[in-house]
Amino acid sequence: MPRTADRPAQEQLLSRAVWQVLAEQGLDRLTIRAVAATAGCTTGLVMHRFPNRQALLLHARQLLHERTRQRMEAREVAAADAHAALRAVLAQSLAVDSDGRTHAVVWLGFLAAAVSDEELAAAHRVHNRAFRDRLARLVSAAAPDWPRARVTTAVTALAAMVEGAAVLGAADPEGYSAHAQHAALAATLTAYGLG
Amino acid sequence: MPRTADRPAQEQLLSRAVWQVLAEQGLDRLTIRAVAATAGCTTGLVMHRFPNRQALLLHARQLLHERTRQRMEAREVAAADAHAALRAVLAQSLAVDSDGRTHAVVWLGFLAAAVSDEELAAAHRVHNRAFRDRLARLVSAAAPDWPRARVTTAVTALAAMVEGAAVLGAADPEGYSAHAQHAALAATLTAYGLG
DNA sequence: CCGTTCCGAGAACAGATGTTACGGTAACGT
DNA sequence: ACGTTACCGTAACATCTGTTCTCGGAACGG
Repeated sequence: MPRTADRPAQEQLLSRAVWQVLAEQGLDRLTIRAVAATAGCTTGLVMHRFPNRQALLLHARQLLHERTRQRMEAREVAAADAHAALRAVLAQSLAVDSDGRTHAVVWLGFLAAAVSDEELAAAHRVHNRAFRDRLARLVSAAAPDWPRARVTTAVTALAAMVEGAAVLGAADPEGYSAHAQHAALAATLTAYGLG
Repeated sequence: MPRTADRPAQEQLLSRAVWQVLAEQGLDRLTIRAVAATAGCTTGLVMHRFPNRQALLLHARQLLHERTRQRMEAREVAAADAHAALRAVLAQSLAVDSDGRTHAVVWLGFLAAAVSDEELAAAHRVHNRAFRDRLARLVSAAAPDWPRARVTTAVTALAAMVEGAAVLGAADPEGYSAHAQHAALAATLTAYGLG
């Protein structure tokens, strides 16, 4: 056998580089060379780990999903009750701190790219469906007597609200301050009787 | 004098082409050549009308704002009362019909581009501020006894909701059907006591 | 009818990007 | 030791992009 490379370590190194480029330069600057430069290697290694740029993009999309899921689950577990869990999971999507803003910027980039990329669109649909399923479970737990239709509508509205606040906050941090985003979420939950 | 070209008509033609390319092919395919091909001319004309790509983008962004404003004003004037006007203006942002979906896709593209383009970001801020001012006026008319802070928070939440629903509907029309989007908006307005 | 003057097509160019091909090298089995 | 084989740095290649430049030509004033 030839020399054995530490594949997991390299993939993590490249994943981290992909994420860093995505956060600092945006999706359109996510080039093979930019990733290689950030990872401190050459394009040869990158093209050796990924067959083409599309695979690199899909990997980055998966990375976003994985990080988001971890953040959500940590918040959900740490919550005291169903209401707190719902609020915490929703607040995770907001662009209120540095990490959340980065998430929102990256998510926005992938969403815009999904318009002309069927694979990215499919990935978006899968992950967004999972997000809404999680919200539906939390809403049902917080309001056990709601009929299914009401839960579904509330989930759609709440998901749209936090994602909208996130992208608006990503593009205009001053116009959509952390306080304003939290207040909007709290007011909406209260209005729905979920506060 | 040499032959006189109809500059405004050409600028509108090119802006429309920018819009069409953005809606059909996405942000990353928005090139000078794609715009020229869609407009049925050569890159020479494009570069003759606009000093560079940036100016072309800004003009198209302005066109999007102008069209959105006209749609909103028409709906606001046609509404019977303050509640109907608020609902109509908000519903205009949704991606419920073909035109609305195109608007949402283009708006999403410009928003994503604004992340790494300060001029587009500034344009977004200006237009979004105007949108929120309009919403604040309508909410105040629909609920005259609300204090200013409550109006501001409701406007932030409502704006985030419809824009979020629009971009989610743009990327996943089946997951966010016209019915689902309208139901989410109606439920939110009802929850806020603005239905 | 002609010169002037702008218009716009289209080639040309430099830079960036995805992708492929080649070659050195280091580890592993024998 | 040594051949084999995967690993990966390097560079070349083709393509695409924004931008510049040139030149033919059409419209208008005289």
